[in-house]
Amino acid sequence: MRPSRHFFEEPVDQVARSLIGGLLLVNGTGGRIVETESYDADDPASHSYLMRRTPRNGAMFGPPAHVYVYRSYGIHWCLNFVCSPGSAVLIRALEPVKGIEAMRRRRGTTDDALLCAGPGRLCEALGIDKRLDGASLLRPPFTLTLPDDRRAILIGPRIGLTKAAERHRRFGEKDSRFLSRRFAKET
DNA sequence: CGATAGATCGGCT
DNA sequence: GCCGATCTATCGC
Repeated sequence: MRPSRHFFEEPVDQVARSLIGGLLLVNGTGGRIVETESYDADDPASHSYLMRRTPRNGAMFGPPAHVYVYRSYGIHWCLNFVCSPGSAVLIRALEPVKGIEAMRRRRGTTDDALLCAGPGRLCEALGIDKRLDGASLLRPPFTLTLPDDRRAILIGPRIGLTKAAERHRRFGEKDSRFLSRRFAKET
C-alpha cells in the first residue's frame, strides 16, 4: 500500500517504526527499509532543535511526505522523510531489492551487505543528492510502499550522536543482515 | 576484532 | 575556528 500524506502526520516515532519493512525506490532502484531514526524540534541532536530554521534545514519545516536531504561531514548525503513540522525520520539502511547492479556500480562494491548499510551509503547507492531536497515522496522519482507484514522490530539508542545519545529513537528489523550496526544484545 | 585519522561542508560561537 | 544525524583505510592487539 502507498502511504498518504496523513501517514506522515502521525507522531514521528510511530512513523519511524511503521516504515520498517517498507519498500523505497528512487527511479526504480532501492530496497526494503530496515533501519530508521526519529528526530524532532525538542531534540538537541536534531537539525530542527528549537524550531530553528537555516538555509539547510528548510525542508524539515515544509510539508509532510517530502524529503529533507542534507550534506553530512561535508562528504555524504543523508535522506530524511519529513513528518509534522520540525520532525523527520532519517533512513539509515536498506535491504537491497531492485537495481542491485546499478547500486553496486555507484558504490563501487559488490558486497551487498554494505551497499545500503548506513545513511551515507544508501544515498550513494540510490543516487540521492541535494537536487532531491524538498521533493515529494509521493511522486517520481520516489516510490514508497508500506510494509504489508509485521516483522519483529528492535529499538535502541541512536548512532553517532554526542547529544541526546541516550534516547531510544532508533528502529530496526530484527535479524536483518543489512543494518548499519547491530543492536545491543538482548539479555 | 577495536581505535583512530582524514576527507571537507554548513552552521554556530 | 570548531564540531558534527559518516565512511573508509589503516593502524595495533
